[in-house]
Amino acid sequence: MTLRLHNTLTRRIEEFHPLEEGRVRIYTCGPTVYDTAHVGNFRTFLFEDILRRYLKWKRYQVVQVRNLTDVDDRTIHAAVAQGVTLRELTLPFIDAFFRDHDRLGLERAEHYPRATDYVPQMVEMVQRLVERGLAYEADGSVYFDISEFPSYGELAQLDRASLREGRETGDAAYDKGDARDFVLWKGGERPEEGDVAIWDSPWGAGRPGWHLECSVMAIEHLGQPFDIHSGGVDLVFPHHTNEIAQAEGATGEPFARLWLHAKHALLDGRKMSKSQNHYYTVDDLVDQGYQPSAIRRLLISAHYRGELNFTLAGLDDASRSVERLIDFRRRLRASRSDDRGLEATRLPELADQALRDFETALDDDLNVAEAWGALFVFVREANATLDRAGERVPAADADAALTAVDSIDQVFGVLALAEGEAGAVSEELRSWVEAKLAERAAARAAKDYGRADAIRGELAERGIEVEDSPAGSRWRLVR
RNA sequence: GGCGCCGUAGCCAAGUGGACUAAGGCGGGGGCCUGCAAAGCCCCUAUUCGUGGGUUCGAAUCCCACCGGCGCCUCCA
Repeated sequence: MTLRLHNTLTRRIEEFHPLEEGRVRIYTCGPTVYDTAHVGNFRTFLFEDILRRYLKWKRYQVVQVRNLTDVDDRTIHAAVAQGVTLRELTLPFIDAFFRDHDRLGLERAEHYPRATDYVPQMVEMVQRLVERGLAYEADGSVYFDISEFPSYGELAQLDRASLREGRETGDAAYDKGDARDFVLWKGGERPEEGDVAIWDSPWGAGRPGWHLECSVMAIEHLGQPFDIHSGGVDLVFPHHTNEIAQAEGATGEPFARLWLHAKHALLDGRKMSKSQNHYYTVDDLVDQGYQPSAIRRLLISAHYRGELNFTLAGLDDASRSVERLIDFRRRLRASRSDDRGLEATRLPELADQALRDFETALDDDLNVAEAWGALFVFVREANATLDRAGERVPAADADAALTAVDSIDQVFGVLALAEGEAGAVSEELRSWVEAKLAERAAARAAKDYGRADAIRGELAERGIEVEDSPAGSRWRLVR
């Protein structure tokens, strides 16, 4: 079966075939490290994590680049305001990014280049653009001349003539030939930027324009052209539009073949926004007692091209649904029996069906909602099977089901996260619990239910929840 | 003004011309199981897909209009 993805360039769903057999090269726009990323930022990163994991699930080798933007207006202004260097400013936020990244169970990309490590290469690209007549210098700055690049704006389906002329946003500070041209190199006097971001160039001291880093670092790590470039919808224009102009203008080669864009997450129906203080970070939510696995589940519950409304009520729902999965897996493990006399069950058949439906769903432009549906149908039917089998099924059947669950979780990554959150159970606690349960089993056998309930209460006080079943009592630690 | 998206049950969310008598999750009601629970299972919870027209043998799915919400339009994931 073939993966099909929606290409922003063509606005169509296309079959995906990598340029190089069996190997996929992806560039994913990363965070600007001027502050802590919020869960809306992670919605996009998580969508890309699903893409990455699913490609690996389909047996592709993946090379992914995720840049860290450490030089732009916001990092510079913050550094100046705090009287620190760019490195000093961004390091804590880079650390915070990786902490949240790992907490939400994102797989690590192969490369995390920082813009400030690639300034010489950026200068070279600007030089090539000037040489090719696609850029011009004015007053120490260099601009891209969009009139020399006929396909400019194709990605965003822009009508060039209707692009607004000279919006006021600081453009007055530049001496552009055309207000629609964009800056490649920012030179000249910029007192408000202090001296935190100044590099030498053939046009004098200055610093690179924002879009340059991605063109340069993508080519540096992935070559050109590469397979997939992705980011949030807001980047379609101008960021990705300009990346294409720079990279293709400088080299004459196509840049990226397939462009994927994730819609934004809303918070309580409104745009998440740092400036309006309308957002949550992972820390905010963890402090309120939410598990990262639930945050992950919520953020990957809806299709990436649709908006996702993030609410605390939604997070509560997500927590419950994760619990359902955890309970299911625990129940499967407990029901696994080596007794040869047991009758075969439908579990292997149900597991196969689940995997087929899961793949069909994700092949269709990463339809995660439908893929979750396939998983939960399996959970319901397998639970019914366990009911009928009296909690004891042949080991091979249980293994087939467990393997399917694990396989699906290779992509969703929610159970793997939740497992780590459950809290380690020490040997000491384990043996204490086992002893208590034995005592309780004896009490129940003697129909001394008062005693049995007292023991259950005692266990509950230490966070142990007991579930009785025909095959014995199960227990688990609930935080 | 330009480009684009969305409106499906109490909430979240798939489905985008015929196996829809509309997935799945959460919540709610009833039942089974249980010593009681928990978990699980079964049944019910949208005769209908923002509204009004139209196209079609057939529309939640296509077209038009209207209403409502959202995003981008030069440094926001």
